[in-house]
Amino acid sequence: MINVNVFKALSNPTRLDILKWLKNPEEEITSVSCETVRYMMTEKGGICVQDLVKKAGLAQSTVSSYLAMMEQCELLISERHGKWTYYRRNEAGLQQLGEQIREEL
Amino acid sequence: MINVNVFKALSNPTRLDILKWLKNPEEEITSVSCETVRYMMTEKGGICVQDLVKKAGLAQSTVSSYLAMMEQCELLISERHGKWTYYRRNEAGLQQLGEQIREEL
DNA sequence: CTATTATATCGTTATATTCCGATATGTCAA
DNA sequence: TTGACATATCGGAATATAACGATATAATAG
Repeated sequence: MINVNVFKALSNPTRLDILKWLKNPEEEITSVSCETVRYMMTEKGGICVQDLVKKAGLAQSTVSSYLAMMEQCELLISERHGKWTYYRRNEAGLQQLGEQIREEL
Repeated sequence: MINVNVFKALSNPTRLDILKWLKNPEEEITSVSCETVRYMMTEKGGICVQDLVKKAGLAQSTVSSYLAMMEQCELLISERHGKWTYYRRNEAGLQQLGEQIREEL
C-alpha cells in the first residue's frame, strides 16, 4: 500500500533537488576536501551531509531533518563512516514507488 | 520538468482516495439518484461532486477545492453537464507523471 | 581526557495547509 | 423571474510544515 509520506517528502523543491543531485554526485558536488568523502562518493554514490548543505544553501539542521525524512520513507539510504554520514539514493525504494504509482494510482 | 504541485496534491489521504475511487466509479459510489449522473458515471467514469462529498465525509467546499487543485496539476479532468460537474481521472496526466518519475526522479 | 569536526535533535517563529461555514455563481424548472 | 439545487469561492481558525539558531551526541585527532 502506497504511503502519503513519500509524496509529502517529494512535495518540496529542495528535497526533489537532493534526489536529483544524488544521481550524479561527482558532477554535482565540488566542495569535497577529504579523501574518505571522495571515495564514498565515487564508489557508492554517497554524499556527506555537509556537501548537501552547501549545495542546498539551507541550514545544516534543516538539511539533516530533510534527509532523515527521506530515509524514513525509503527514498534514501544512509551509512555512517567515522564522523560522516553518507546519504545515497534508495534505488529499490524508488523502483517500488514507480510500481506502486503504476498499480495503485 | 516535474512539478512539486503534483506531489502536494498527492500528499493528502483524501485526495489519494479520490483518485482510487474514480478508478471504479460504479463500484464505489452508491448514492446516485439521477439518470444523467448514472449515465456520466458508467459512460465516461465521471462522478459528480456531491457523491465524492458523501464518500469523503468532508465539507462540500473542501472537496470542491481538492478537485480543483487536482485538475490544476492534471490528475483529474472536469466536465460540466447542467448543474453537475463530473470529475474523472486524467489518465494521460497520470501516465505522464509515471514517466516523469521514472526519468527525472 | 580535551578539542574539534560532523551530524542529529530541540525549541521557536513564520508561513502554508486543512477544513469549515457562509456566501456567490451557474443552471434548470415552474 | 423566482426558487431550488449543484458547485465554486471567500474568510477564518486549527494544525502542519519550513527553516532557523542553539545545543546534544558521535567520532576522531592530539
